[in-house]
Amino acid sequence: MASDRALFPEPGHDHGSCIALGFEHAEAACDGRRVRFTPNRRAVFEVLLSDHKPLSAYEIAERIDWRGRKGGPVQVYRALELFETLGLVHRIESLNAYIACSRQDASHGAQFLVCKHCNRVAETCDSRLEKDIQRLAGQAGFQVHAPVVEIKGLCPDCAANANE
Amino acid sequence: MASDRALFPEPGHDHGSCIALGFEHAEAACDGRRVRFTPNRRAVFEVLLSDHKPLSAYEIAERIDWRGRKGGPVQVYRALELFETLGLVHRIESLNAYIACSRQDASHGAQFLVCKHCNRVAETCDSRLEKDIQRLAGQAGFQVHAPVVEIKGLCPDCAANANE
DNA sequence: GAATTATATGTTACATCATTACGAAATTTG
DNA sequence: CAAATTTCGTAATGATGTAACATATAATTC
Repeated sequence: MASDRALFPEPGHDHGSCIALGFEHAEAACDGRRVRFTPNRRAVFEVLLSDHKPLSAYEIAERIDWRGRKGGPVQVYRALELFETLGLVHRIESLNAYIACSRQDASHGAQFLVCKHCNRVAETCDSRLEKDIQRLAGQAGFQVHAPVVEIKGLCPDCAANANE
Repeated sequence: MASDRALFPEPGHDHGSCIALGFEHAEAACDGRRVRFTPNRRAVFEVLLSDHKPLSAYEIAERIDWRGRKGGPVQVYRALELFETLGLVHRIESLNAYIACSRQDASHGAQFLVCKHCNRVAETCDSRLEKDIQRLAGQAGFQVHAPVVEIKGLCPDCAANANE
């Protein structure tokens, strides 16, 4: 069974291109929807892109240079809410935290592998699992709107270290 | 495909026996583990059993008769933490709320169908879905500790009403 | 049964996460 | 430009969750 460790980005990966692609994608998603990619929103998205770890709204607020303005959670939550509707940001329910979407395609389901040790999160899009959820719900006569799948455990690196 | 609507308890079901069985199970689970089913804990569990809807810790605290004592979230969180380790209560991450486990068997995985309209929650234990999660994680070299699966949507009753 | 240990509680204060309200500013539309 | 829409700034508050510490109760050991 081949191991797809690339889901968790390597320490030495080209993060500059992650950021560049992220912005490109975000600007494109905002265009044509009466939605502006304003400085506030850019600031929030930039902080999220700076790392592959989920951040709380307050952490994001702290890392932003507000340039004299007060600037706080309200602004951040407003931007996050927009980004979630655009599919650019995901909320990790079990962490009360937010992470930039790592996929370029349009609206999609997602599952998250959440490392309890290093706190990194990998995003997947597994159609078999999604079908299984539909089957399970269907058996109960339940109409699925939004599945939340957050798998907590140890990422490959931390699992290896734990065994030492 | 047969619809197993019993996952969401009927309005007219014998809730008295839900409560009786719940207490019996909880007391049994506490025995033999240096754990006492104290009045505080009983009060918390009683409130949870009184309904099939998830409740926040503060809602639970409000519904308890503290008999003169101050009594607040601290006591409730302490009881909830214990019950979670015993598998008697589940936390619904996407609601910041807690619900009594609806199964009698020992420690187990669980998935939740969360109705966005009536707020009821059904608990399932689907081995195919659990295997899917193991497969997905295995592909990434990820070691699963605790999968969080909370499927948000409409329960059979609310879905039917929505179509009217 | 007295002393010791482990378990459970009461209380206060605080930390973290999220939203409401409302007026002002900037941008787009006609 | 005027009107409508979108975005922002600011303050206040609500909701959720923990830390710390002294006290009390129950179980165990001697």
